Amino acid sequence: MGIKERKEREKNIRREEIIQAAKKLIAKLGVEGMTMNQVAALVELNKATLYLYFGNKDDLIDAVVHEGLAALEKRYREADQPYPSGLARVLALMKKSFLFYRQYPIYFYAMNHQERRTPGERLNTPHAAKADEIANRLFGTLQESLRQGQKDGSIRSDIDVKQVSLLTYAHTYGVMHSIYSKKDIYEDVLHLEPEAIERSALELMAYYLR
Amino acid sequence: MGIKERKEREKNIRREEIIQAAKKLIAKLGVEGMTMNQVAALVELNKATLYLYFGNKDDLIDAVVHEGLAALEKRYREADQPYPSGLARVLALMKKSFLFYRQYPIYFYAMNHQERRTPGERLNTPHAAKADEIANRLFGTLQESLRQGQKDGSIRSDIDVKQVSLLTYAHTYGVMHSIYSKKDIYEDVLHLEPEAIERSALELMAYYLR
Amino acid sequence: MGIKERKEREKNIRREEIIQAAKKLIAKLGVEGMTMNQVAALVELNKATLYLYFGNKDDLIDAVVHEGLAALEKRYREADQPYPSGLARVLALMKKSFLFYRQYPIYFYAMNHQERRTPGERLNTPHAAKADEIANRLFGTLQESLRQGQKDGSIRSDIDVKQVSLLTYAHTYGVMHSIYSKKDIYEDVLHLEPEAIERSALELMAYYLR
Amino acid sequence: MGIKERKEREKNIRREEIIQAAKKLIAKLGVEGMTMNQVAALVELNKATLYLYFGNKDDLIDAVVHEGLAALEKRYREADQPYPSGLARVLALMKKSFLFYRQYPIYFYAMNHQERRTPGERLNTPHAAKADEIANRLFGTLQESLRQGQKDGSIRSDIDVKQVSLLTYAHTYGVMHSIYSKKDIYEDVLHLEPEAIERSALELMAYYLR
DNA sequence: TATGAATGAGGGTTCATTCAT
DNA sequence: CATGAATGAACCCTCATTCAT
Repeated sequence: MGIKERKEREKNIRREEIIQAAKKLIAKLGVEGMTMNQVAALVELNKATLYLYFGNKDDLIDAVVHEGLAALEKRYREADQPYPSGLARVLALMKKSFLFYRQYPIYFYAMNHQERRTPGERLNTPHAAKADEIANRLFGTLQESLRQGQKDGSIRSDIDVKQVSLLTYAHTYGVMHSIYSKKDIYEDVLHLEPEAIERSALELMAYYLR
Repeated sequence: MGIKERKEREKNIRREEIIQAAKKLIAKLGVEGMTMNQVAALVELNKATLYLYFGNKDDLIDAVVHEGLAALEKRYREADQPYPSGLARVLALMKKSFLFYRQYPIYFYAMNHQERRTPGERLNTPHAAKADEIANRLFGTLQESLRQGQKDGSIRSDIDVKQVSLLTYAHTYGVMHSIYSKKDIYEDVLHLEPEAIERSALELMAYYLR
Repeated sequence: MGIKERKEREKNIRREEIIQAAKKLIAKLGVEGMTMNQVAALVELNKATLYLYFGNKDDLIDAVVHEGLAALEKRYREADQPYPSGLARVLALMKKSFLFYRQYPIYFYAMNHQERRTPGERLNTPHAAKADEIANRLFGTLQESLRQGQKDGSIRSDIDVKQVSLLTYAHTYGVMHSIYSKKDIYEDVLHLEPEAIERSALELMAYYLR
Repeated sequence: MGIKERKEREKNIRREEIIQAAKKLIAKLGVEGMTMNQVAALVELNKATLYLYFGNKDDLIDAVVHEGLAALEKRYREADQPYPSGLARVLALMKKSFLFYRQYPIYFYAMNHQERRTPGERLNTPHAAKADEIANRLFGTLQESLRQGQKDGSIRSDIDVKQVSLLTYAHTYGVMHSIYSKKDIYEDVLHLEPEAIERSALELMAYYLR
């Protein structure tokens, strides 16, 4: 019986190798700059073989996004219990996002790309749904934290959770985008480190939510 | 003697037509999805003719961005004097941006793309510099408004203008990105209109700055 | 197990077919006149397929040159031992060149083109180095023959081998160029056959070297 | 009446300017590398204007060749009388060719290109015929010199003037080609200056003709 | 005479994708 | 499961040339 499992395991390893290669290339060349040719060369597999693991290029990208979101979710879950307040939890989620995407900017690029696709394009690819699922779960966590904060008094109760969750996400996203697309300007011209911006962003949100 | 001027005017019209076509295509297919072939077909000009007006594809895109920023700046300038306070002016700038990009989302896509290019890539295209100039001017206006607010007491004085200007921009950008990339989700699933999000975003900022 | 070898053989055949097509087109249109489009059409392959066999147009041309030089070298080697003297060997080399390039003028065109490229341009293409190698070997054979002639007394010893080898090459080249570029004039106007010119060219060289 | 002549004169000046520009570009980029666009830019004329002076690109190139040959002929004629012998005159012609093309390599490139065209291509262009005329005249001078040498005893009488004139030309051409296409190798690798090769080439010819 | 504007045709190259094996 | 070979479609861009003015 173990033979089947080993095969399965090996297949997953290959899958993972391909995703890793794609990640490397996206990091270097951007999502549209990455080509299936390069991925194949990097994993030392034939181009056609990639299509045994991923239906097409978009599917592979979705897989990368999926993996990224899964990793981010894992970070969210790590030590998620002992927050002193709902507000602290919201801020922690933001901070974890900053840290994560600062550490693995590829995921940001990939997600970014994926989000730009029209809904019609995304439905067909197998991985997109899973990725969406995680994204929704993360969003749920954020909303839950907001509600928790309102309950424990750390977040003011006159705001609409749904709307503010979107705002929080948008704010976080915007800051990350700025940091990645204008990193050089920030550091060389304005003499501001990413961390400083992130800190301000957290402050801003705290100020508003309190 | 108006013959020369008429020619000039006609040339500008053609130029504008090409930019309009590019905008339409960017709106439909994204910046990287747009091709010179399609642009040529849409304006009913030969492909080679496009290159009489724009050095290359990137130059055309930069022209789109430039036009967009110029239009945005015009909006900024319109009735820019009579703001009751610095804070009101900052919020007005944000609001104008929202309105503008909601009305012409293409500009947002185009700008988005342009920002992702490495500085080295951008210097060579004729329009990029001009676009940057406007962008810097807009940023300057924002910072000036913040300082003005600190002077007139409408904005708290314990914040760093430079950092907060970046935050304001990032926040605004993030909200716009959310609105454009998730418009359908917002409206169909969450039953939230873009305007509502925008209003919240302004509120958030006001809350923080005050 | 011959399956792999057969594949290999077939691939080489395709490669050769492409080179043949390129040769035909170079013969008709010159090196710069040949296009990848035409080559593809002639071998009835997709244009993209050509790029599986040759990195780019120059690489294909280099392959043609390489093949030509390899064939010429083979001719040189055939029955290269039993020359009665160094002089006879030098003349034989010239004669073989004449015969070869008369039979396959394409190679002459191709080589001609290749020589005009700047050294920098040539280093990058995979086949250029190999072609150079052969060319150097051929030149070496010529110089060796000259030295041999000086030893055995068939060639006068007061000439500089290096310089004369260049002269011999230049002379041979010039005659071939004349023959190819002015073939019609030679035959129709002057009533001279290529062979007659070649014979005179050999005579001239013999006269000088002796 | 002078008005017409002035126009004529001005027209010739323009013509000449265009040819000069073409020469510069051919020198830098080769014949096929030169474009009408570049020529127009260099003479600061509209592209279309070029076609008022030259029927097409090949015609312009022919004009360059024509001018080159005319200049070469002028050199031939300068001090053409006082040669001590027919042989000396032949060698002088060769030497003048070397000097001329070494000084103005463009003409060599241009001529080279022109010679490669098929006869059919050349007949249609207005300047080709004139260039051919000069070329024939130069060839006639060479043959005349050879005959003169046979008469005055400086050149042996057992050679065929027609054939040897071709050989002389071919030899000269070959040496020049070598010098231009392999200049770097000659100087850097073999430590041979062009002049040395030229001298040897003259020697060779003298040896043979005597 | 001179020009600005336009164009058809084609250049080389690359891509994601799909077969037969 | 994996591959080598192939392909259609498209990419951006450039050229010599020709009009109407």
